[in-house]
Amino acid sequence: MSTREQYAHATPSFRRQSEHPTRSSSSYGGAHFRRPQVSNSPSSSAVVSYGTIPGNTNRMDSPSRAGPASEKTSPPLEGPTHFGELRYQDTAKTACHATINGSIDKFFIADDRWTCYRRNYFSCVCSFSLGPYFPGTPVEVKPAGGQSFFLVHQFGVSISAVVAGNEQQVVELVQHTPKRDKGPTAPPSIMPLMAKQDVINLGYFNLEDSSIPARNYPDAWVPSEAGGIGTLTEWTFERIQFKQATQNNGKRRAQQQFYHLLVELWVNISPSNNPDWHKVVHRKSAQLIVRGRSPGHYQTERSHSRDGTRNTDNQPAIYGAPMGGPRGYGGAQIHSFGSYDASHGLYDPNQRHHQQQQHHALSREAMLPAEEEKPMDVAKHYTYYPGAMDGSYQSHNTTEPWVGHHDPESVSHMIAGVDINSKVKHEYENITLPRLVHPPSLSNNNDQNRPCRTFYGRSSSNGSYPQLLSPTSVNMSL
DNA sequence: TTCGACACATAGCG
DNA sequence: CCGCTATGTGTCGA
Repeated sequence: MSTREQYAHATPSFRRQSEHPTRSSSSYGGAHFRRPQVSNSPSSSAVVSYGTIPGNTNRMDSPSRAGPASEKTSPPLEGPTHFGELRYQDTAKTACHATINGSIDKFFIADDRWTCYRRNYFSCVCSFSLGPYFPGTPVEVKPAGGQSFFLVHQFGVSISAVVAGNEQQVVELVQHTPKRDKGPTAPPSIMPLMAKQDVINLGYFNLEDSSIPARNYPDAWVPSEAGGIGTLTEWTFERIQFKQATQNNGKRRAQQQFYHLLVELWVNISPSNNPDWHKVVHRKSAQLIVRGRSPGHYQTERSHSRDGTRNTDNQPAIYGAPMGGPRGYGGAQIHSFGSYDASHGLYDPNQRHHQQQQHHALSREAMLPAEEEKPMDVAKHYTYYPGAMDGSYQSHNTTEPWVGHHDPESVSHMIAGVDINSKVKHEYENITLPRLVHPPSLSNNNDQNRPCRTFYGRSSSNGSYPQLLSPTSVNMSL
């Protein structure tokens, strides 16, 4: 068989997503300019989207084709690891518990392990919720090890990856635009988000802004049009790829390396335009294998599967255990509160998701944590501006976004200003970057440092941008 | 052996 | 049928 076929076997076949009517292309079609509906939805939409909306089916994918929706195929996430302490700023100083939810698309199970190809895109839908739900009540945080509390000005989510068993070792992730090589790339950055359901926060949020970003990548990557991010309650980091494959992908079982994807919740405690993000929660995915491309691998794999081990493709295995079962992963530690490392960026969702067919089968067992599945109801957003917020926020508008995090530590990431170098150009040349913001970094180059970009760099206008605020939102329950 | 870059192939859409 | 977009994948060369 041709290679392709081989691949097929080895890989899940993702057919084009398109198969799915809904998600289809439309979402992206215009890519840069349009706003699709979706995925990262503003709260309201978000809500809908989840369950209902056609637009995004992220996880739901495929009703049509591939499998029943029920089968989801997403590597499960471990329970949340908290860093620091959150509490409401009410008289009782009520403790506030935050959790993050995430669903990772495009991984399939091979040999009982969640696997994906380094060259293929994967996406991760993130959302978080706070409990109890005290809408409008400001939240404050005490960094781990710290003694005082700081007002939380906004929440944000991001994703990162680490080596299993050595969680201090970060695995770089890169995000592309639909232009792929022709466009800029950057590491996933912290995306400001409002809490779902239980939520809270400080709320500011504007209703009007429901604008949703049309893309999953930083506005700066785009010519001016932009949309803003509004009051989103969930965000999909799309077109993400691991920069490196795990060692020994599948070949010898001897030392197979695994990665863990981390879904992180951050809080910004800076009232200024210079965000000061601290990670408060993260959830580690099950062990992941990222296959490289060497032909050998594929072959090995295949044979492998046939041989004794399992089939690569679809098998349902037992993955019942979500997390990885047998092998342990190390414990992750990550610094608690430090500044973070990620940069922020944005991306939007919509897109296509494909379904991997094969996986379905397994999914049942392996599936994810339940979190995601449920629909939520929608709520509306309110606009609210509690006084609490200091004025720091801008509510919306135009302004720009602040920049990414610039923390000292984050420095590394901060490449922010970077530009899009090389590749980016073409279409992106015109992009106007917002002034304040750093331009996204796109590094095609590499990034060894992650840039910090900010969220939207939008250029102007259009409004949107609520980013800043954390609103309250409401929605669903998960 | 793995990866970047380039190029081709395929799907859905118009 | 043609062309475009987005993305999977083949391939070469480093």
